[in-house]
Amino acid sequence: MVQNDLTPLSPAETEILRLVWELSKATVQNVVDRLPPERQIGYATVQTMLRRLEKKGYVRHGREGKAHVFMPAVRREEVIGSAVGSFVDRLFGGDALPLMHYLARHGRISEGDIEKLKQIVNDHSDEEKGE
Amino acid sequence: MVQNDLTPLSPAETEILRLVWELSKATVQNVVDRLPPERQIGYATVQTMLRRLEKKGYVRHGREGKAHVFMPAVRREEVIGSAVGSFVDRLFGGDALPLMHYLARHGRISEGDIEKLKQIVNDHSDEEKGE
DNA sequence: TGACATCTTGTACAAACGTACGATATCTTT
DNA sequence: AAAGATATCGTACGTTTGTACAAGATGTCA
Repeated sequence: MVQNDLTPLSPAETEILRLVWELSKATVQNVVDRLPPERQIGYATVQTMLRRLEKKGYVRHGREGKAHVFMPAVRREEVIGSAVGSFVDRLFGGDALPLMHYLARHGRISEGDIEKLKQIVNDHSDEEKGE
Repeated sequence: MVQNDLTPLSPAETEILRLVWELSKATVQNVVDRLPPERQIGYATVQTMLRRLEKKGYVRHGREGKAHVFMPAVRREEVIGSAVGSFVDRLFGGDALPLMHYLARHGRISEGDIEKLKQIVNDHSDEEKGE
């Protein structure tokens, strides 16, 4: 079992970390540029988020010219796991099915997607090793 | 469009609100009793959460004897909608599919569930009326 | 080799959060 | 009607969060 004692992410930090994953490597400016236009948030704020993410251990940085280049320091799946886990706990008491229902019911998921998901589940039903 | 200007829920508030939904009607003590045993949180804290939930408009209360009886003041689906929405936005940039993938991949969802979901999607493909 | 544009660093700060104590009010039971 | 149990109410308080300015460092271009 991989010991995982990361300080929890705040919503805004999560948002920024997602962009770092998306970019693989990113300067503050890079992140700012990838923010959706309606998301009004200043350069300095993104910078603070990245600093805090680093302090919490989610990213690390190298230098490139005068700018810091941030990159992920944790596996995405891992963070998603705990984020989804606590989200489901709080809102659904740990039962993920209502969440699936909600997603399915609100047109965000197509029939084809469901088909894909079914396959995933089938595949994983085979190798039921302990986690 | 139903105007929906509720102050966002904090994680802890969400947790408590879920229990109120679960119980339909609940005193502070009721909520405390339904908390998972490992969730170490005092009576007074739950009380504060309920007070704040009421101030934010998520619950209202009547009286029963000396105790307040809290009950939901918003539809569950509605709150779930916005909670899931912003969660998916932050962690997945608005794309819900990776979330479904994660849920499916981690054994939280059975094959039978997927079957049910498929039906839900099929049913709702028919009546695409505006909400 | 300066001026200009970028970046980082240090620091700030109000609001929200999570948690809870002390005092007072209200039932209940004898 | 007094004592005990149980609630609410007011208030508090350290921490985290979201947001960002000002000052200093560093790279770039004329």
